[in-house]
Amino acid sequence: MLAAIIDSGGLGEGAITLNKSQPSVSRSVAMLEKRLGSRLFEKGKRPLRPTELCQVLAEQGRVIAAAGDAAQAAVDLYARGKAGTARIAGTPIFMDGVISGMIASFQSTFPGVTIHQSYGYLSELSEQLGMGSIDLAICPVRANAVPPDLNFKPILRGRNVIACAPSHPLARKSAFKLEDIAAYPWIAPPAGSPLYSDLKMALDSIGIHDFRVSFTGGSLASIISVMGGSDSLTVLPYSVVFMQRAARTVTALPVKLEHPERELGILWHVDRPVRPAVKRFHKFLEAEFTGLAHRIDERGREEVWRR
Amino acid sequence: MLAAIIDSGGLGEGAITLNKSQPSVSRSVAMLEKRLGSRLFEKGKRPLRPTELCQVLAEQGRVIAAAGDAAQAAVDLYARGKAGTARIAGTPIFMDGVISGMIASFQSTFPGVTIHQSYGYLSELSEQLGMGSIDLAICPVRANAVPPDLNFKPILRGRNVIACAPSHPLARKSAFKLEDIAAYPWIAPPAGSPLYSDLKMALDSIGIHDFRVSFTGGSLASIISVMGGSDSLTVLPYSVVFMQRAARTVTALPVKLEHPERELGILWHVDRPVRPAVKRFHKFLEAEFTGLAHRIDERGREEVWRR
DNA sequence: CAATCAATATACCATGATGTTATGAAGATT
DNA sequence: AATCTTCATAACATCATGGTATATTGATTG
Repeated sequence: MLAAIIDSGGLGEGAITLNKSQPSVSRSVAMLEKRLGSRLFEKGKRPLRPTELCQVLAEQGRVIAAAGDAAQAAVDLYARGKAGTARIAGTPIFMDGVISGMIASFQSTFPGVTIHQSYGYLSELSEQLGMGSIDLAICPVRANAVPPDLNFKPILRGRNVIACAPSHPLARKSAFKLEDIAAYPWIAPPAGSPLYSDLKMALDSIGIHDFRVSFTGGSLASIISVMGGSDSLTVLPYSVVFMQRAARTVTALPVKLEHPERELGILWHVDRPVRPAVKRFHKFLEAEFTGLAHRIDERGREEVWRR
Repeated sequence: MLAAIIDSGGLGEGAITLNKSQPSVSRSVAMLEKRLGSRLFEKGKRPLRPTELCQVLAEQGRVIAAAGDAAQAAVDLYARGKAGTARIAGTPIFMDGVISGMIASFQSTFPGVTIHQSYGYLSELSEQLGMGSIDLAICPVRANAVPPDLNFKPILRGRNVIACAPSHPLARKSAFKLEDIAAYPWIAPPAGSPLYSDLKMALDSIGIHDFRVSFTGGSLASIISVMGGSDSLTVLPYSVVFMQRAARTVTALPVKLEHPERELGILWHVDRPVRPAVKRFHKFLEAEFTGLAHRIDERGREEVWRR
């Protein structure tokens, strides 16, 4: 109040800038003067001149007002999801191959939001969502296997492909027989991962029951690196291969695999309040994925799925 | 409150450090949560864990609390007279020769107090006290000439002496006749100053009616400087000469002059509130002057006043 | 210098934030 | 499961703060 009065040059003017009535401000000042035992404005001066003490207090008042404004601004940013934190976790290959790119693009539009990323499979993710240590999980889930305390929003059909380096002999042939595939070594995902069972199922579906695993346990970056330096094959979600297309590090063989019954989706806890930043990120992810699904469908028809 | 709760690790503990009851703090938090539309503490956690938003707001709260503490500290300092401003004015020779030294010693004990010094004679001082543009005036005043709206506190008898440089011929003689004095040129204070009439009266009292003025209009520093380089004489308050004793730039001739009817004193306005810093400075001045008066009396008996 | 104007102070009432004590509810712990 | 600690709620009191209406008082002007 003191700062407002001083800056606007009068008690009445000050009251206006404070959105208060003139008597209210007058009385507040009078009460403070009584409490301090010193005048805050010179006695008997009509354009109300501030005392020395008043100036000092006004200075602190300005600091307080600025902090109040900053707090208000922080609340606004937070409420509109433009500041805050979103903690997201998911299966490693997906996080590295798909989500991380989306996070980058999200952060270019919402630089105030901090993203905490971590990795895990369904059981850990479910537990962490329950404990509240993460906000969202991205994970392939069978529709009937969604834990009861979690919401599930599918975002992508779970289609896997056989992946290899663009330099792989099979990738350069326009046509090949399924038996040719059996000759090459395989990169297997970590044993616990859903992709590992996918791999077995997929190979079963094309009649390959016996295969040699040359490398296992690596993250996406390792897998791509190993593939690039060898003739190894692996099974990856098509979306992951698709996202790598610009880097030309991975390609998909035109082999139709049997698909798992799972869908990739976003999981979150049923009755845990959703922070605005999380909501914002969630919506962003969904939008990105519908866009991605379209582009995959368009391109997929041309390039893959032929046998 | 948020900062207190976070820092002391719990709502109850926070309430204690805030000197409030636990329910009061609890409800305040709840009201703020409702107003913000977001939680400030995690739901269902008993050692009450702060939300992200809460941390941000607590940060601003700490700023506000610090500013509040600073304001309180400023008020305390001000009320105890250890911070603030005192505006003092007085006759030039006195301000330069006596008061300025006291100001220096005052400021070494009260470095937070700002002293504004200015110069003037009784009429201006009286007016400025009336307008409130100065707080204290130091000036020789005749007891019956104190303006009615001013208080007057005498601090020193107005004794004048004939002053000269220590190297002056008369200062080196153990005895001399009054006629010898007439031979030397005089430094006269500014024509408007009380000292000027003192000069005439003093010389009249020892039978010198005709004297040559060699220099006039200067401040104390000029007068001392001119005296040092010449055989000029002047009339100065003995207190001024006394304060210069350490510098050995001025000495007093052992001539008994007739003294003006005025007393040096402190003037202040009757019904203007006295700021604590002014009060403090005022008391300090009075104490200094009683000390000075004693020392002058002791020494004066030995050195001067012999005829 | 009186009349007038603008600025501030006061009177009076309403409201709501904030304080208290007593007590209930719910995580945390053993 | 029992108990303890911690927090939330209930019920009430108080006072700062807000408003409108009006009085008071420096400032201004003819």
